[in-house]
Amino acid sequence: MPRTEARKAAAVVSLNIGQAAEASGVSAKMIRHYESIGLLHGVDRSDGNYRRYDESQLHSLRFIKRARGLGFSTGEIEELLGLWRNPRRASAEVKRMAQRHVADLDAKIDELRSMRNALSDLARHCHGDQRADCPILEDLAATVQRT
Amino acid sequence: MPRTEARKAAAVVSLNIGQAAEASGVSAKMIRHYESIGLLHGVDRSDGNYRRYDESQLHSLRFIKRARGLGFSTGEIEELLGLWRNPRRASAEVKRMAQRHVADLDAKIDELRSMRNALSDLARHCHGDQRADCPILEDLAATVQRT
DNA sequence: GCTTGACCTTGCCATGATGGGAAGGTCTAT
DNA sequence: ATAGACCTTCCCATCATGGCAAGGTCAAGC
Repeated sequence: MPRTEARKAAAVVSLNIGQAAEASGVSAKMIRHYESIGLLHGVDRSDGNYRRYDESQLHSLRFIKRARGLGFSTGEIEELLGLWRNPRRASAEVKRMAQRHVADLDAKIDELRSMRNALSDLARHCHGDQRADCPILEDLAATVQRT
Repeated sequence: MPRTEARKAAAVVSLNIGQAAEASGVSAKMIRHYESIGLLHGVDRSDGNYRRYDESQLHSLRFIKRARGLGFSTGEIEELLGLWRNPRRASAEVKRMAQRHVADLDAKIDELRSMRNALSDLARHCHGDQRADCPILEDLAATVQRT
C-alpha cells in the first residue's frame, strides 16, 4: 500500500465480497442475503460479474452487523438505516425504536428467567443419584392442570 | 357422561385430534408434527382414518407441552420421555440434562442482557427530540473496530 | 336418503437468520 | 496453459410453528 492514505478523500476502495466480508465481519453468505432482502442497495459488478464494495457499503455492513449484535431484526435495521441516511430525521424516532426493542428484550429475558428458575428449582430437589425417583420428571408428567 | 368415573381403571378415553388438542393444550398441527418426528408413538386410527388418542398419549402430550414451556427442544424432550418411560432410569441423568439446560438458559439470558444494557445506555443518552443528532445511530455507524 | 357444517386427512409453503454444498465461471500467479 | 483461490447462482436444511388448499368423514336435521 503506497502513501495514498494521506489523501483520504481520493481513496476509493473497491473490494470483492470475500474482502468485504473480512473487512466487515459479515460472512459473504450474509452479505448476499442482505442484498437480496434489500438492506444493501446498488452493489456494483465487475466485468466478470463479481460484486464490488466501496467504503459506504462497508460502512453499511458494519452498521448492520452492529445492529444485529444489539438484537435488532433485519426489518428494524432497514428502518434504522433509513433514519441513518436521512439527515432530516428526528432522534425521537430512533429513540422510540430503541426503547421498544429494549422492552422486547426485557420480555424475552423475563420469559427465559422464569423458565430457568422453575427448572433450577426442580433440579435442586432432585437427588441426582442412581434412584429412579425424580421430581423433575414428576413435574413434567404431572396430571395437575397448569395454565 | 354417565357415572363411569367411579370405575377409573375401566375408563378408556378415545379422542379425536381436536379433542386431544383441547385437552392437552397442544395444537392439532403440533400433535401431528410431534408424531411425525417420533415424539408420539403408536397413534391409533379409526375406521375413517382419524387419529385416536388415549389417556397415556394425552399424558405424553401434556409432558411435551410442559417440557416445551421450560424451553427444552424436541430432541431433549425425546430423551426426557425415554427416561420417563424407563423405570430403571437414574435420576442423575435427568438432573444432568436439567442442569445443562439451565446453563444454556443462563447463557442466553446473559447475551440478551448485555444487548439490553448496551442499547438502553445508548437510548439514555439520546435526546429524543426533533434534532437529528443521535448517539444511537452514531454508535451503530461507528467506524471504530469492535470485536 | 340427502344436505350441511364441523371436523379430519395429507401435502405444500412460509417464517428468520444462518450455514452447507454443488455446478460452473473468473482471476491470478506460475 | 494450468492450478488454486475466489466468485456466481440455486437449492436444501435448520427449528417450532402456522396457514392454506383439496378432499374425505361424520353427525344432525330435513
